[in-house]
Amino acid sequence: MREEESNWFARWEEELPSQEELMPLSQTLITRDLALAFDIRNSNPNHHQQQQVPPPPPPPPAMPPSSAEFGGENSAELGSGAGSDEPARTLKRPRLVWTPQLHKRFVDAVAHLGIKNAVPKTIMQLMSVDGLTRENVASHLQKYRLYLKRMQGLSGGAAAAAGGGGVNGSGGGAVSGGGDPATDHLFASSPVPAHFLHPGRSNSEHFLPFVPMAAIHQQQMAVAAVGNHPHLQSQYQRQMGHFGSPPNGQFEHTFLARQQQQQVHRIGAPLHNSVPYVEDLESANGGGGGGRRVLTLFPTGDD
DNA sequence: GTAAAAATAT
DNA sequence: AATATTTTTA
Repeated sequence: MREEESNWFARWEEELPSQEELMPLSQTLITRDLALAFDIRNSNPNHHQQQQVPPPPPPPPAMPPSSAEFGGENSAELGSGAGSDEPARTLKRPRLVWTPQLHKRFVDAVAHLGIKNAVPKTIMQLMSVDGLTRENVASHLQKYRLYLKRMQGLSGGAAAAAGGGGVNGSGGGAVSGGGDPATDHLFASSPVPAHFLHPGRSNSEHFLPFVPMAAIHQQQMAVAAVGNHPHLQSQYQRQMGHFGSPPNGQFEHTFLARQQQQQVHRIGAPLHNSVPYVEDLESANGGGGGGRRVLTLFPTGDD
């Protein structure tokens, strides 16, 4: 008997799970669905700056080598398990806000792709904005098309907003209230390439044979919603706990840090108190310099 | 309270 | 992928 005990004791140590075998429980234990369903949120009564907010939930980059499974899975059978066992990855990402810069990039991408190839997926790739999803682009594209459509309709009279520049905050002639579609501030903030409005005009194909996907190298733009809007902030604080800047200065967007096809770019942006988005775009036309045309976003040299 | 924007569903 | 619908935000 004693031998057995000795054996057991010896094995006890051996059977301890190694580091790699330990399940990464550092993530939230409550799935998004559950959290939403039960209305669980991060109680944040004091919305000062950043309290003792613990470390941000580290995104699961990849499961450790050994996928050692413990006796029981997670509560696999919860009735309507929905078959989702990827909580952290499925975290709801914050509402994307299309800033003029972001939109500009969008327009440029579409312009370079041509209407034909301008599909969400391609656009997204070309934009190569980290954190941007295809859905985001699709939705935006939808609205943008609507916008273009309406512009065409009004092109007979006074819809000069597109090419010219009614980019001024309020100059143009956009009269809100009158039902003027040109009031789409966002869209109006970025000049619309001519051929957008007149499909098939003049010439058939557009000149842009190439620009496949080789052009998509890597940009420096990262999407980040949550500007200085108080509402948003509070809202997102509930959703993701916090958005604060870490002490080290290393910012980690758990939701943005998704590894896209391209490498992930850590935006070392301070993201202090009210930096809406961190990016390093070009001049980002301040609002109608009059008529910019070329786009400078691609790695043509020094973007 | 409404309109606009984004997300989501079809 | 496109569009219709719903939800969320300003």
